[in-house]
Parts: sequence; structure tokens; C-alpha cells
Amino acid sequence: MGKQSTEMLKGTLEGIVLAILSVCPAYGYEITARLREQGFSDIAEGTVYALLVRIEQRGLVEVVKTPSEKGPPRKVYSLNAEGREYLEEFWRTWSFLAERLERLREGGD
Amino acid sequence: MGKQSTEMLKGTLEGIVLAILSVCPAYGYEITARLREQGFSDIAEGTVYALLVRIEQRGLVEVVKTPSEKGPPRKVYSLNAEGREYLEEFWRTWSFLAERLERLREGGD
DNA sequence: TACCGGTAGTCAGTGTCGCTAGGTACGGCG
DNA sequence: CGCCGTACCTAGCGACACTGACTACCGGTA
Repeated sequence: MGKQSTEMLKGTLEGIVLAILSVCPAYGYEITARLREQGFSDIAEGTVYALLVRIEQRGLVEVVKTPSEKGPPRKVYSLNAEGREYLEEFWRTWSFLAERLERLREGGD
Repeated sequence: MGKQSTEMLKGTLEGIVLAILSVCPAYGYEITARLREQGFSDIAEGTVYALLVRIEQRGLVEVVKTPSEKGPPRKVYSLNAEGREYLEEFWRTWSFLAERLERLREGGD
């Protein structure tokens, strides 16, 4: 995708990652891989790690360091109560936006 | 809405304005008003004007200055061919994103 | 006349976000 | 030893929406 998607991801990627974490805890490398599987093929690794740092500092996730057999220790992130609440708020905001846009698309044909 | 929407609007607001212009030409003040009508109540005026400057510089719109009975002259924007193409690309990108997110939401319950 | 509110556009500065392009560190395999 | 895969981190960049101003024009009212 072009640079339109880059801008569109702003604010959305955060919700996407939180949604992934709401299913089950995961670590950065894993999340990146999962994003690629789900079609977000061109999301940079650095972007994900920076995002994880952010949501950790905001207190939306808990972090547990666990050793890995291959490579350095993993930082496993899991949603806490605040994170879950934030995720719900995200879905509300997303729904609002998606609804308006759907209406606009219908009207604009 | 909170600041989640601020970030989510990045890249999206541009498409929204282009979609509005695809229906019929309009000027900045009018576009702002129409946005408010459609539920985007807290979009700053300055934001819209800055956006219009941007899409004009990218050659997505034509501009005609027309006098107004009340107040300074209006700058009326209308989509050109490039703008229409860009708008279609926007809808494609949006569809992609919306689809992935819908899938995520279903899976995350 | 003087002032205010609505119309219409502009601008500098700010913060956030995703991307680029590197780097560090650990293990196993040829 | 060198290389690849795993796993994480960082500084600097560009784009974008927001804030908080400001200019300018007109009509109505005190």
C-alpha cells in the first residue's frame, strides 16, 4: 500500500496491537509476525517496539520477561484492566469513524 | 471524542474532505460546517484550512476565488481528475484497513 | 459613530505517530 | 569463525491534526 495507509495507521495501529493482546499475551517479535500474517505486511519492526514502549508507559499492559531458547529474553505483554477499557474506547471511536465514512461513501457515488 | 480520534483522523480526514468535495464543490468555511453537521463536531477550523492548502499543492483540486456578500472572498475547491483518482485509492486503502479491523474485532470477543 | 458578532481565511508553534536505518545480543548450523 | 534467525532498542525524520492567535469584510445595534 502507498503512504495513505501509513497515515491511516496512526492511532489505529495502537488499537490493532491492543486487540491482538486481548486475545492472548504476546511479545514484540511475535506481534510483528502476527501483523504480517494478517495482511499488514509492511509494518516496520521498530514501529511495533516503539508502540509497545508507549502503551507500557501509559499503564495499559503488564510486562513479564521470560527467557527464550533461541535469542535474548522475550518481553511478554498482556492487557490489564485499563488496557481493556482503553481498547473498548478504541472500538467505540473506530465504530463512529467507520460509520461516518460508510455513509459518506454511499452518498458520494 | 477523546484524543484517540485525533490520531485516527490522521490520513482519514483528508479522504473525508475529498469525499465531500466529490459530491459538489465547496469552500473552507462551508466544509468545516458540513463536517460538524456530519458528527465531526470538534474538528478545528485551522485544521481544515491547512488540509485544503495541502491538497491544493498536491494538485488534487482546482480553486476558484468568488466574492461573498458577507465577508471576505471564498476559495471554492473542486476535485479534478487526479483528486478523483486519489479518492478512489483512499477508499481502497480504507476498505483494506476496515476489513482487517472487522476481522480482528470478531476474533477478539 | 462605535462596537459586536458572524463570515472567511491565514499562520507559527506543538505533540504524536509511524518509518528509516541503523545497532546490540543470543543461539545454532555449516 | 561467519552467517542466519530470533529478539529488542534507538535517534532522527516527515506528515498530520491541534492550539491560539491574527487579518479582513459586512450588517446590525446601542
